[in-house]
Amino acid sequence: MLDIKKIRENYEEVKAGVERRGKGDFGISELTDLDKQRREILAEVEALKNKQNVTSREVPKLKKEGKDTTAVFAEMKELSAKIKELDSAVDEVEKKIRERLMEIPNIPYKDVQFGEDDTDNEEIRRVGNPTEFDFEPKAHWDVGEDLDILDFERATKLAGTRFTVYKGAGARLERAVVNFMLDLHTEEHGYTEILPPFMANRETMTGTGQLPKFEDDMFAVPAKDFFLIPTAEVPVTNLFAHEILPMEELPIYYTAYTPCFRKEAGSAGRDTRGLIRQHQFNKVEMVKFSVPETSYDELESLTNNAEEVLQKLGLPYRVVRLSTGDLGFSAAMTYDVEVWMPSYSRYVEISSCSNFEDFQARRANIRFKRDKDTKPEFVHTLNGSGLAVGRTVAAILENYQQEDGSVIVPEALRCYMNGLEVIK
RNA sequence: GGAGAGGUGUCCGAGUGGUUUAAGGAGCUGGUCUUGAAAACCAGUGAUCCCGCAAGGGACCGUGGGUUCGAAUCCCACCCUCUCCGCCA
Repeated sequence: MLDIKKIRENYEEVKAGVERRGKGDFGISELTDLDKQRREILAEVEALKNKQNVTSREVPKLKKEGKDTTAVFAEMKELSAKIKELDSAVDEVEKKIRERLMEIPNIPYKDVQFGEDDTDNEEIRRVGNPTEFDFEPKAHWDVGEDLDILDFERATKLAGTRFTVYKGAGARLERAVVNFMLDLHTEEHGYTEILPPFMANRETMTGTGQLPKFEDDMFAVPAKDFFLIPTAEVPVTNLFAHEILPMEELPIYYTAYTPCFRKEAGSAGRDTRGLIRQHQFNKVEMVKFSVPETSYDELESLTNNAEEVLQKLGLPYRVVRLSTGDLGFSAAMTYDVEVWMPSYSRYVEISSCSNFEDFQARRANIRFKRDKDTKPEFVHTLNGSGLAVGRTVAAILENYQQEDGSVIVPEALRCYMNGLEVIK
C-alpha cells in the first residue's frame, strides 16, 4: 500500500512511478479528491464532537443544580444526529480510499529497467555453463518415472493434474533438499527457522498483498474463511503485523520450509508436465525485516544466499532483474534466480528475491522505533525463495542424469541421503 | 462442538450510564535525603492513530454494529484466552 500523504504531496512523482509499470495509473487520480473530501468532513465532524463533549460535561452540574435539561437534550439530540451522519460520510470516503489504495501496486525502484514483460528483464550475471551431455538427455519427468521415484499418473488419480507423488529415493531427495537449504541458511547465513501455519486468514493475506486482488489464485478453505498459503512469505512476514519492533532487533532474518498452494489460474496448458508448475509444491523461503536505509543491501545479500544453494549443488544459473512490466504487484525491485533446465533448453525461475520497501509493512502495519522519542516508522520487508524445492529436484534430475538413466546425487546432499551417491 | 469465566494503559488491577478528563499499585524518568547505594518522600510518565503551520481538537478500554442527550459500563454479532465436558494425533 502506498502512503496517502506521499500521494497528496508528491502526486506527479508517484503517478509517474506507478505508470512505469505500463498498465495505467491504477485510479490514483481519483484519490486526491477523495482525500480532500475526507479531511473537510473530518474537520467539521470533529468540531461538532468537541461541542458534544463539552456540553456533556455540563449535564451533571445542571442536574445537581436541579435545572431543566430538556432544552439542552433537544439541542444535543440534533447535534448527535448530525455527527452520526457525518461520521458515516467519513467512513464511506475512507472505505473508498482504502479500496483504491489496496489496488495500487508498488512503485518500481529507480534502478528497475522499464519494460513490457519478461523479455525486457535485465541479465545481471551467469554462474556456471549450461550442462553438456554426450547423449540425448531426458526431461526430469521421464528420469523420475523411469527410476520409479516420481509418479505423476497416480497423483492425478488422487487430486488431478498438477500434483506429484514422490516415492523412495525421490521422496528422500525432496526431504534432503529441504534440510540442506534450511541448515545452510540457519547455520551459515544467520537466519532463524520458522515453521508457520500453512493456512491464513483474510487479514494476513491482505497484509502481504495477495488480497484483495489475487483471491482467484489461491485455494480457499471455506469452513473458516481461510486460504492455503501460496508462499511462506505470507505467514512469516505477518508474524509482526501490528507490532512496533525495537530498532536493536533489526535486521531480522527468518527462513521457513512450507508447502505452497497455488491454483495456477491462467496458466492452463503451460508446463503441464513435470514438477515445474504444481498446485502444491515445497519451498524454503527467506524473509527479512530491515530499516529503510539498508534494505537494498539486504536484497543483494538475500539474493546471494539463494545463489549459494545452487553453487553448493553445482547447478548452473543466472540472475536477472525484472523489468517494470514483469515486476510483481507488491515489489519495488526483484531479482529472479534462474537455474539451467536442459529439457527447456533455457534458464527457469527457481527463486524470486524482492524488496517490498514499506509496501507490505504499511498494509500489515509493521513498524520500528529508532529511539524512545521518535515516531514509529514502517520497516522494509524482503523475501526470496531459498529455493523452490520441487524445481531444485527437477534441476538435479536433469543436470545430474547419466546415460544409463541413473542420477548422481550432488555431494552436498549425500549426508542427507544416508551417503547415497547415485539414484538408480 | 457444548457449558462456564474472562479480555481495561508498559505490567498488575479498580471501574455495572454523567464530578472517570480510566482510581490505585508496580515499573520507568527526574529530584530530595545519603560518603555511595537501598529505602523513604516529591514530581513526571499513553513506545497508539487522525486532522491542523500552530494553538488545539478528535479517536482509541478485544473487534464490529446498536441503544442513549451521554457508553469502558447496557444490547447484538464475531474473535481470542482460561476451566470443565466431548472428540482427537
